[in-house]
Amino acid sequence: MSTAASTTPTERPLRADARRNREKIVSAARQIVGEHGEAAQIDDVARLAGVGVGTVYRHFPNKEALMGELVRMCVVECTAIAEQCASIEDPWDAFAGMVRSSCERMAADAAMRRTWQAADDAAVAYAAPVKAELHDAAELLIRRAHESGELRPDFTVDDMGGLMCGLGAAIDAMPEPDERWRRLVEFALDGLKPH
Amino acid sequence: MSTAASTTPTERPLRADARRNREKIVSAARQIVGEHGEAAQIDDVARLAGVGVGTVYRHFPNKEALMGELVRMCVVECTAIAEQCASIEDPWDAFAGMVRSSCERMAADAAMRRTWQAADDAAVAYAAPVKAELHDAAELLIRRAHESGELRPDFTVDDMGGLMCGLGAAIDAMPEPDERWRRLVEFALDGLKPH
DNA sequence: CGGGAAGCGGAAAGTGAGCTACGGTTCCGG
DNA sequence: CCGGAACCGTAGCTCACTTTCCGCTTCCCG
Repeated sequence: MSTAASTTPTERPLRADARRNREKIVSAARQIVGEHGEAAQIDDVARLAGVGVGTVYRHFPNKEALMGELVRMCVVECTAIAEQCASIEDPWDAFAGMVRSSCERMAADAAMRRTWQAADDAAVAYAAPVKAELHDAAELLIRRAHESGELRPDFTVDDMGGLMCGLGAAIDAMPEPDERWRRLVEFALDGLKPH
Repeated sequence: MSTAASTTPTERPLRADARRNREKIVSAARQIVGEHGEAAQIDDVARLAGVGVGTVYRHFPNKEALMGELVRMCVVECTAIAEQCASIEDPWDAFAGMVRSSCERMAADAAMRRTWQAADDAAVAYAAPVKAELHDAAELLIRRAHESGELRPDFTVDDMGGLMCGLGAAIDAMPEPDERWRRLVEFALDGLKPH
């Protein structure tokens, strides 16, 4: 039994080339989803990644799982932004910085805003654990801004999801080359200051 | 030739039962799209309308055309809201009333906010003529609010699309039974007042 | 360096939704 | 009241996309 238990069934090292392919697949998926949104096809992802379709399905049991991984990556990036902004001294600048940087990221990377729309419930559930971290990181910034009196008290962490979804949709709805969306973000931030 | 020209090829009266069926189809489509968004199926629409699939395709050449009709109806409703708010005396109340009423409509009717996402470019193009009317109606309210100095001057008609898209997405992202979305709308309106 | 397993590729099966063909039915003009 | 045409419902075709299957290749370890 002890010898049989030496292999860890929950986690295995993953071969070198397999690891490389996995990264290529995820990277390609990001680009394809950014271009085609929900209509993204596994076939296109495989072609862009330079691998066969079977390889995609070796790494992800189905399309849903691949989407879930993309969602997870987006959440991780957002968390990184939030934690990075935590080092800003002024509480309001820290909060506003998180919102601005996140929007900047969404505007620059179509996958960032389209992934949420393309993901179904199962994919979102897959990212639940990392989502908790994002929640905590955002809550910290919001509490600091509340305490300094620069953020209206009736705005809570639970409103962040709606806010960012709304800003993402607004950015998506505006002609890309123009950067008129920046103004809308500032309008929203002004609305979040104490009335 | 004169006898052949007596029939108007561009427009025909439409039989009584056909008219009734067409209305049932559109009504059913609204509900199905509201429930399933982009994943709405013609089959379900036909079943809910109590007609066969063939009947749906008699009235609309393809799914795209049906979606286009839904988009058109949404735009017409929005225009009606805007024109209705034009009778409000106070310029700011008129503008804010348009935004609030539109959001109210989106919150109450899932089809109202999901239709935009489900519609592709062709469907949107189909609704272009009525969209111009909405543009004009919104522009009137915005100009009045600008002139009275109650709406920030750097907010223009071209920002309305992004604003409403954003608010729609935000409403969609929030748990339905709760009416927390109303607060977000007020935040946005506060942000649109002169800084 | 060689045995063996993990990984890869692409053809093909499976699946489901959009769309069409056609025989029966319902409605309007005379 | 009736002839003809517009209309309706069903059944199944088509086609695109996901998923699987299996022989071949590449990598790791002793």
